[in-house]
Amino acid sequence: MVVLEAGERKSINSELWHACAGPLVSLPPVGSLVVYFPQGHSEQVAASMQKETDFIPSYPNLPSKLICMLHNVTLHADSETDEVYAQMTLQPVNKYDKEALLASDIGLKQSRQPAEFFCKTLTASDTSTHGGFSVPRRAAEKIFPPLDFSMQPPAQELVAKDLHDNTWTFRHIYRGQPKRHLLTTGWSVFVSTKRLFAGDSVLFIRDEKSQLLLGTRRANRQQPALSLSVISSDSMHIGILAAAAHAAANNSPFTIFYNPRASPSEFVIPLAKFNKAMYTQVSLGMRFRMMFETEESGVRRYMGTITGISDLDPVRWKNSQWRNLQVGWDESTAGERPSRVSIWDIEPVITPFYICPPPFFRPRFPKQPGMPDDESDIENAFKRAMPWLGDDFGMKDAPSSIFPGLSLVSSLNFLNKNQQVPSILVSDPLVEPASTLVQELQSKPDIRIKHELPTSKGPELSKYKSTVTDQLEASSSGTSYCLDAGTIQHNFSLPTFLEGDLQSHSRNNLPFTANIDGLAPDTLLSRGYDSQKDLQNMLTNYGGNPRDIDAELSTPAISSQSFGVPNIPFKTGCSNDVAISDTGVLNGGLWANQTQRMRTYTKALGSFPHLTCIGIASNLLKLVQKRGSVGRSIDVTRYKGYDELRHDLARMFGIEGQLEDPQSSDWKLVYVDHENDILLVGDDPWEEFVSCVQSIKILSSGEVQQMSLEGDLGNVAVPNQACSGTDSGNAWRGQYDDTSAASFNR
Amino acid sequence: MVVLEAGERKSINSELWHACAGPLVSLPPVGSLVVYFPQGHSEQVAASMQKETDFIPSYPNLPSKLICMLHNVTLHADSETDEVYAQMTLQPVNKYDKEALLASDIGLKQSRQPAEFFCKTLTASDTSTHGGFSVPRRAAEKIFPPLDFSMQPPAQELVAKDLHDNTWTFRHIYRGQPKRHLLTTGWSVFVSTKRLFAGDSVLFIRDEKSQLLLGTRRANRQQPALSLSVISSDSMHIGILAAAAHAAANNSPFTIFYNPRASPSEFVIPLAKFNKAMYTQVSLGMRFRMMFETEESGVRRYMGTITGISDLDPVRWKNSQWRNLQVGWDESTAGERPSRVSIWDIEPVITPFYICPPPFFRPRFPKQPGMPDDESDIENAFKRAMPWLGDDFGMKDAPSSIFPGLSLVSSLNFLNKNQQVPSILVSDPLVEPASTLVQELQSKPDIRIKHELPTSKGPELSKYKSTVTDQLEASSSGTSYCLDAGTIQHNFSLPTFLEGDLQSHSRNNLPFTANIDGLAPDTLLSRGYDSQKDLQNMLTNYGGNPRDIDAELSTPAISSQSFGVPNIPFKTGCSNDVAISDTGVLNGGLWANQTQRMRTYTKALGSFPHLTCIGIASNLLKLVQKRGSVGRSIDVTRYKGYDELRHDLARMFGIEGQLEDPQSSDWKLVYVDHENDILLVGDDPWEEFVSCVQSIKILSSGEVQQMSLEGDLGNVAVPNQACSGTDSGNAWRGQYDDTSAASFNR
DNA sequence: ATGTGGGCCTCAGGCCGACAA
DNA sequence: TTGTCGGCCTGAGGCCCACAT
Repeated sequence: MVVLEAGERKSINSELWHACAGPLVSLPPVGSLVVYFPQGHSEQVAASMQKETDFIPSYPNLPSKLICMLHNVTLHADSETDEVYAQMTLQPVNKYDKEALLASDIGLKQSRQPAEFFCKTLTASDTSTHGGFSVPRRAAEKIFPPLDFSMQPPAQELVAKDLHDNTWTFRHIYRGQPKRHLLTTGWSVFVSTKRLFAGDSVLFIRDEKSQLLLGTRRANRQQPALSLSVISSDSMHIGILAAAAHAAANNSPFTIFYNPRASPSEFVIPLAKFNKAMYTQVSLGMRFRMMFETEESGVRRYMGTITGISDLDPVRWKNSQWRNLQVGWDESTAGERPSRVSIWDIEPVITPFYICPPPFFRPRFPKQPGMPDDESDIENAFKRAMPWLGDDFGMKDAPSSIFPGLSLVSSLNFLNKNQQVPSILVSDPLVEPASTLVQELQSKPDIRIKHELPTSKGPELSKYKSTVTDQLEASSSGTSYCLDAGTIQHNFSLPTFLEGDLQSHSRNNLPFTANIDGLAPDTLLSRGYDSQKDLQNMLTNYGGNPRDIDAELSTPAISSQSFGVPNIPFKTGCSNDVAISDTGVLNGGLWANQTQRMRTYTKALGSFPHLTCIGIASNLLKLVQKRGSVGRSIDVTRYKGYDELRHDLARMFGIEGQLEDPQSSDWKLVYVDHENDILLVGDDPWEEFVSCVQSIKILSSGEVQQMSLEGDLGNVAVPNQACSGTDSGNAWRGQYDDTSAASFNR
Repeated sequence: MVVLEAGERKSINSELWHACAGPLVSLPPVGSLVVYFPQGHSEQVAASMQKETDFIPSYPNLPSKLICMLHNVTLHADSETDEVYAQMTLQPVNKYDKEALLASDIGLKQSRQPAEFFCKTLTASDTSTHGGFSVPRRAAEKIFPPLDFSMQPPAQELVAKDLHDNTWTFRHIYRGQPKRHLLTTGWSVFVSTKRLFAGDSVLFIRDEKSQLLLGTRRANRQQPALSLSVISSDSMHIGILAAAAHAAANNSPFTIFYNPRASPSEFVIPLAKFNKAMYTQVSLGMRFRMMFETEESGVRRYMGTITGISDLDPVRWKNSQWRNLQVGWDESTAGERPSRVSIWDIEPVITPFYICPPPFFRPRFPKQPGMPDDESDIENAFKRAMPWLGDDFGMKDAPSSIFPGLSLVSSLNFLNKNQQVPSILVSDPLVEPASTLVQELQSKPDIRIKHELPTSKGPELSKYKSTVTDQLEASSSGTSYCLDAGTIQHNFSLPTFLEGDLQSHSRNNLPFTANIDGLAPDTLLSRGYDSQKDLQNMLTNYGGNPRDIDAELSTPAISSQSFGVPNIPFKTGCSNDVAISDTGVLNGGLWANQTQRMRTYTKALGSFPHLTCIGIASNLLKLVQKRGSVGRSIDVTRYKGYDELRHDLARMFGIEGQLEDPQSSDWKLVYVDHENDILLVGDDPWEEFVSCVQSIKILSSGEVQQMSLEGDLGNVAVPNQACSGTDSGNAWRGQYDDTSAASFNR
């Protein structure tokens, strides 16, 4: 048993623990926040900051979400099965503790999977009583001490410790024809004691002291559902709820047990991840990726499509986002993958259609009297999508050259107009809370679009305006709006829907695919900042057939049904779907062949709201940011190591000579990894860094200190209740409004 | 897995289940009520009928007791360990459902331990891989099919089924020098598969179809505390509470898992047992017996003394009766026995002092002015004990010949006076609710003692009267009252207390022991009905030294402090302590040497309140009752079998020829067993009947039907919050008042 | 009557290379 | 490179009785 106190993350065998837990395990760092959901149940735990509005039916004291501070973690392993689990003491967050929370949300780096280990899934021969264990050659050479090949045969005794510090001894011999590494004596005892069967896995780890650690990982054979000898699962479940509710009500800590292999990534969710997910606009037909563990203890992403959005249990847990997405998988191995996921499980894959509303907003049903049509539709729709741009963004005087036939403003104009103002990009993948933006908007007379939307279009538009502004206030989304596909097409089957949409395209004779297809990147390049090189990076990294877009046409799920009906609510959270930026505008064409592999993020230029910058970053293109400079996208895989990276970054940001030395006191490089931890660049092996870096910041030493104190890394997100129809988003705004302006102006 | 629907109690292997669960297991019959406490925790579940007043601190929705109807029972056995447990669906009882409850409380007979079985604790040799299983000779001859001894050696194949219907095959051989029964082939597989170790037990059962059943029972080696892989025990516990509270609040059923071996008799308590326990007046120094399971799967009673009464957890579970009794054990093996028990775990051993108030009511402290003394004390005290008798019961004209020096009425006179009135005794061990009695009193002008208690004794008595009547109304006790010793002597250590009491006896020069001692049974016998023979029964069955009473002097814990102070509340629940009846009055002397083995019950003649009859039954003397006749006590062990019993009963009740034939339509014999189940006499083997019969009723067929429909067996008890000081007893009155008259007059 | 231990047999367990995927 | 098989050996498992309690 390993007890980690707050702040302590490194401990005996925690490496082994993490190895056994698997590559997808991400224990939230101590001091961070977690949103916690019970395992294996359709229900979700409760106690949001707005818990007064978000109750679980029939459990009046149980809120639907619980945001907690993680006090300490105790790592356990089942004495019989070696099943790993973490005991976590959680402190529900008082709504008034927000500042403290933000400050504490800078997690410490957690132990990762050890670099020196191997994991083998046991074969029938490995587990039969008849023989020993066949060690994969590379694994043996990498992990085991080298054999004395002068011996005949070469052999040695291996000693390894498991999670309980039990010592296991094996005879390691290199023999046979052809020669191979085998574990003989001692192996069968291990197998029978641990009750291993073919399909289970063993891990051998060589730690930094060259000691062998030994772990097991069970195959996903259905577990005996817990020993039910005492208490029903219902009671257990209610127990979690009640413990959480009680803790929330009394502001007292409570304890949960988190089994990362039984409930990978679902049970405990780092708040940042949860918040990020709240940005994601889900809709029927949306494409996404999701990570899965491979047999060999690696990870792989699988592509899928959202085929439905519905409550897992409409009666008891209405409007719960817990596994409310029904999904289909691209590959035939999909049987092993879940048919329902939660929004925080997936990585959306973008398609461009959300910024091309007309074909979809065009009604499939007979137009109703008084409804705006065609071009005005488009303009209004786009205004609705980005209302803060107001008239000022030039919709009228700059008909889009990107999408002929669409009255779409060029955001390049917009960007050009403001390029002289210093700005930074808000940290990827977290977006500055919209409430900040809203407050900033309200404080700047020249961009009071909220109150000054044009009314020239007549009463209908005026209605839209009020809808939009209300929604803006209500939802706190600072970036974009989408019609709520979920509420409209809740149970609309994908094929039918797709067909209908394609038909509507044809009916309107919009040369949609062709237009996108025909975009010449060159003609757009000239307006970016140094984006030529970036684009070339991208183009050399990605091939693919532009016609792939055809396959992606199915993606958007916004129904034209909802268009033009003022009281249909707009939903926030299109950040991942709308993408216009210095590099992003170039991607009108790239989207066509990169949608399968790219991921987009919406960025807001934080310093001044009229400098709003919306950016795109692929998974390989990492945003690099420096206060006072415009963010840049780089492909870290193009570099050989840290030196090369530092050199190029120094060149890019004009600070040659001040960045190359890691010890330099002028600037520090920090990065955000895939778990939203903020880490110093250079600490990790280069390969590991490349594999997990999400974005890089160039900070002054002062900024680093400030960051540590205040957590000002943009780890504040705008929630999005997405398409499942909850209405709890409003309360978040209040949460952030009170302090966001202050933190914004820091 | 065996699922028993409501009403179904007999099912495949339920016999085996009960055998494995052990002799102390008593699953409440379907349709009965249970009070349910969580296992292994200091806390208790909640939701009494008066739940509005009895909240668990900090869980405002959780009441402290939950009275439920048991809907159905599913018998389980752990697939790995064969650990048996029952899954029970409980329906909390709506306070207005009382009638339904009473009607449903007639349980069906549950499966008992099979008669034909043996249980052996495994030795080291039995479990070693080296050899087989040595079968005890008698066990083999009793359970296994007979061997063909013409074979050399005699051997056969045994096939037995376990709880999961798995079949196990063993070679049964009779060999060795000396010859013995052995299980060889197949045994070691069984041992290793079931993971049995020395100290565990195996059971072989031969069912009625002569099929072999095979069960295991684990030694009490500490279990791995549940697999904690998911959830903390805190959460689980709270889960039970919350599930129960939620169910109570919503009047919805919930499920519990009851492991009878992990929590014998504590976890689920049949309501009748609980109610009966509520009658028990506990006090420091009180002697009791408690049943424990023996190694060989039998039961044994151990004697103990109550050494303390205190909350197990004074902070969280104040005034909980859950293991609030601290006890000491008579035997040196006490280390294995619990130091804390609950009132329902024990069987009190009676002493006569509660009906002999003077020595104890006589103040140990200086008498206060205005207090009555001596004879008037005694009379008043006795009136207080049985106020409903009023003046009419002849206190004045019949000075007691039983206890010289005490102005105690002879209840024999009382009985004689009313013997012409038909009456029945209320079923043992349950007493007709006093509220019924009170209402009956009110409805009969000639016995309106409640409003017409004599006031001739002056203002003090009048005060007492009001106290008593108030208390009568408030507590619903129909039988007797005791001063609440617990509130006064809560932490009074036994030795000091005992000494003090004995001193007070001497100081007052009351020839107390001697008086009881010197009673001549013969002089009393003449007034009984046929009690001569009964007494002879008793005398021949019980020997012993009359001076044993000295050892029992320590028992009563009523403080003289409280005497004469009208506003000190009387506590109900002396039913087991007060004992006067046609046979009982004879026991003044018998008590002296039978207190260690006898158990007394208070009986009330239900039909007419002025026919109140208080009876004594020892564990061997069973009350036999017949509507229209006075109850009788018999010693069933004196009979050889059912025929003899029926003959004698027919003779006793003057229905010769109408009872001897079990198929007779005139009268039916039913009996109440030690689990309060009501069963037909004759269904069980005679020995089993003898071992578990508590009382017998002679009913007409019509009564049997009526009983089944209405549950009119008096399974309604007067609660006693005993000495732990809760004040929730009053609420029970409300529970019964509203319907008791109706049910009484049925 | 029954728990334990020694004698002795036998086959499951376990080490080996052959072979094939 | 490594999964599985047959060969072959050995000792744990298992049946027996003797002996002791």
